[in-house]
Amino acid sequence: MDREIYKQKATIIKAMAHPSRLMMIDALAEGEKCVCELQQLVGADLSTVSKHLSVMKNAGIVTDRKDGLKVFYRLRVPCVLRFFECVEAVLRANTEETTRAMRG
Amino acid sequence: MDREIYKQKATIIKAMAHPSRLMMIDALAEGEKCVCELQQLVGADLSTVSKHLSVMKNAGIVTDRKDGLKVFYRLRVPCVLRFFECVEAVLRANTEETTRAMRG
DNA sequence: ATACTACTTGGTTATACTACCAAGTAGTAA
DNA sequence: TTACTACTTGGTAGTATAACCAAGTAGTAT
Repeated sequence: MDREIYKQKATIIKAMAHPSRLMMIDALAEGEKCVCELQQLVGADLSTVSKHLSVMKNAGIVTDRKDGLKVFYRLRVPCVLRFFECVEAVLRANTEETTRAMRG
Repeated sequence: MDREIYKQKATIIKAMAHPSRLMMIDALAEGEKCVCELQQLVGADLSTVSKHLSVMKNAGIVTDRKDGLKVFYRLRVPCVLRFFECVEAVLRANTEETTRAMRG
């Protein structure tokens, strides 16, 4: 029961745990973007980008909307961004520690 | 450059993206715990738990401290917990959507 | 119908992750 | 020293991810 919820949470977090996907989430913070724009951004094959997006969609992080030929993706739950503040805090702590270690 | 930072962030997020690791982080929110307590909690082999902890340690999420025979782990950056509020928001949104879909 | 654009899906291969067992290290205690 | 506890590390096998190419779908336009 409890275990199942942790599994679901892990799925959501795992769906963000990739450099290209983080890049896309950051970009989507500005507003919806089509797959073609996101592809430009991350610079991978269109099929790769599409698969990344479908992982995030299945996890519930993004939703999509078709408009003519294009498919626009947007963040489904805006707080996803606050998420990153903390990751940055960890990153800062890591950097500080490395700096301290280098000073001796 | 930018790409490198996204990679580092992904490493941190990936270090959390596992049910057992989320469980342990939740437990560590109460305060430091030894590996043996965390093993009890997740119910996996001790070596498995130890490896999970070392992944989180390398990512900068937890730190450890040895006291006698025991090794105590604790959260390094407390905001990691606020992280979860958002994951729960996504989870709630997912559940609501499923409920809506089932109603028709 | 034909062709073009914007995506998605299938297939394959390479790489990474995870779990366990077994073996090793470190601290405690007789 | 021997033995015990609490971990960590090495090895291995099974599973999951991720990248690309190729092929398919859907909407637009002629």
